[in-house]
Amino acid sequence: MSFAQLDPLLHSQLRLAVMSLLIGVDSAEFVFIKEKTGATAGNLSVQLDKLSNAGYISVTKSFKGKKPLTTCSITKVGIKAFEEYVNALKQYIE
Amino acid sequence: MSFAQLDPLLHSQLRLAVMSLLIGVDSAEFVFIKEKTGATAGNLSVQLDKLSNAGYISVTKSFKGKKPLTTCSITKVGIKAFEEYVNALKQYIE
DNA sequence: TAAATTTGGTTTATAATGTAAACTATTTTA
DNA sequence: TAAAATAGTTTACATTATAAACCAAATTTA
Repeated sequence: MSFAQLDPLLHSQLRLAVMSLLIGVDSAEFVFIKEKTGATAGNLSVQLDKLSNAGYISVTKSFKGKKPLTTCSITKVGIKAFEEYVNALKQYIE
Repeated sequence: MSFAQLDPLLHSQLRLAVMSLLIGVDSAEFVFIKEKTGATAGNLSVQLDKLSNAGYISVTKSFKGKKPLTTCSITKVGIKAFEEYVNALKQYIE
């Protein structure tokens, strides 16, 4: 095959946006990611789960005062996957 | 929204590979595209239809000797869509 | 020359994916 | 205290992707 496989987990607009966001910061809260990506809470929740299950991000649930607080950060595995995805993608768009 | 929309028609591995191929040539035959992309004939047939219905490519059916011959080429609309997609994508990966 | 295989596809059924709507639980505000 | 807001999760549905089954003609093989 002349075209490299594009990691299907990253080849999704919302999940890619999340990874793109997280790669630039130490960590980010659910609400912040939601606002930056424009996603609905439900959709974001599902996609964060998928990234988390793949080990691409880590998700920590705690409380800010008495409200739930979900904090996400990219993992080493996630950084590697993102970089590989970008390299593969360049083959398609350059 | 801070992330631009990614044209869903182009944000698909196979359709993107097809467009990537076609943008570099005058035209290409079904079998050639199939081999270059590694797609199955059925999947390719469906995806070419979608690109064609969107006006991103033109598909010509003729005969090579007595065998059917499907030839594809990218349209101006397709080139523009591809370029816009690439620009939007860069926001995610740079 | 009849049967099997290949070529070049299309159609269709199913699996996978994405997404919004509905829901839960708590908290704040009027 | 009733209504609305916050912070999410669950679930049902719509869309998409894909492979398998199919078709018609041509070619090869026995």
